[in-house]
Amino acid sequence: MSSKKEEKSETRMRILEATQKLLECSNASVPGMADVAAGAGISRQAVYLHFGSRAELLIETIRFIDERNGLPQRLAAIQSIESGIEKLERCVQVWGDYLPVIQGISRALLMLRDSDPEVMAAWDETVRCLSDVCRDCLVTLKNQGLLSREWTVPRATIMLTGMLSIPCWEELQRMGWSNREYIKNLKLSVRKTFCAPENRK
Amino acid sequence: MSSKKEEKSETRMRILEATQKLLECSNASVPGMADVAAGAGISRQAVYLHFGSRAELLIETIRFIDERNGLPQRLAAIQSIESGIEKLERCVQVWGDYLPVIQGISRALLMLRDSDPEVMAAWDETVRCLSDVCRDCLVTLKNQGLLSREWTVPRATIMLTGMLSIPCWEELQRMGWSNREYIKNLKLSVRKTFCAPENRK
DNA sequence: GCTTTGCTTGACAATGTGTCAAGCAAAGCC
DNA sequence: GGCTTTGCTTGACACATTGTCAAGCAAAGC
Repeated sequence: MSSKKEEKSETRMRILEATQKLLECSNASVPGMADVAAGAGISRQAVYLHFGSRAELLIETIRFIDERNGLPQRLAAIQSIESGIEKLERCVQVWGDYLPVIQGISRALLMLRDSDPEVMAAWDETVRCLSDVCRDCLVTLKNQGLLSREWTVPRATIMLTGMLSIPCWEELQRMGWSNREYIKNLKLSVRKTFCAPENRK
Repeated sequence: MSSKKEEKSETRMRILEATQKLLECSNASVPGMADVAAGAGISRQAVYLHFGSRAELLIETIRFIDERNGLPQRLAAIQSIESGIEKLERCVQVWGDYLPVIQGISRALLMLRDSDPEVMAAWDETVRCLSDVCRDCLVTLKNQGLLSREWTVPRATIMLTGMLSIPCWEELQRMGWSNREYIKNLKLSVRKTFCAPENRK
């Protein structure tokens, strides 16, 4: 559904790489089309020859990043973990390691999602990916009788997805936490929130 | 520091009320100055006679809302609660009830904070207000020996402030939770995360 | 009757997105 | 070699939005 012809045009790649770089550098707002063009060393109009709009460019950029550095591959490693608690913690670890990679593009998409349904849809894909792995972990936990009895799997999935959401992470970063601290403290919070008491060390 | 002369000009009030109403209604982006003027039934330039810029208008709008429906007053009621656990849960309740009031203006300020330091500062005031009450609850909990030993008060304060942050709430809302569900599930998560096991029922 | 105050009207600069048309230059094809 | 196609450039334009400026107007106060 996501691939039409998987164009590999040299220029197209340069645009996507320039966009990614700009999103990493500029700590503030979304880079403009002129900046992207300058970064790729081409004219502003050339960008429009490859991407119809800024929204489309950003959507293709997150696909581009995910292709090179995808979450699914990273998550594959945790599928085989048997212990529910271990799995949950590895999930937080993998997600935490992934966050810096998508920080820039995420902020851009989050800024634009309210004014563009296609951006919203592209973003929801990423959220659903996180949500799915959260559910998987919680199901494993439940099957082992380790999910605290106050939670059902659906409710816990939403709660966990929210706790791990990028906007929440950004707030914690703003308050001074490094990514290392984030991962450590979220592992703790998640374990205490969802694991049954007798199984917490 | 925040009050210069506390102008009560009729027109000024109409502008602030129109802004508030627009922020409530329009579920999407930040309303433009022309919309605000139309909403207040005056010319666009009249808005600039009262507020130098859109950023200033929005900053004054959150002050306006807080004056009428302030968080500090709401929080006053929980200061006297003795039980740390009870206090923590009431804190979540009060904050949860307050969230819908500031949803619109919050989204606007969050959108603009990265491009305007004054908006950032105004927003941080609200965050600090939340952070202070979180710390207060956690200190009470700690003094009663009910804070789980894995947490220090400063770390727990950041974690709790993040869990209760508006961006996090918005994510949970997007995933389908009503405010009622939000409050219920956050009470549970917060209690399990921060309270020592032997004191959880 | 004069002045002050508060708002209106209409114009303008600056910025940024997206569109359009003409041109150009290199690669491929006959 | 001459022709066409492809991909990019150049420069222009429409449009929306913020913020500024200057002139005018109308009612309230003195």
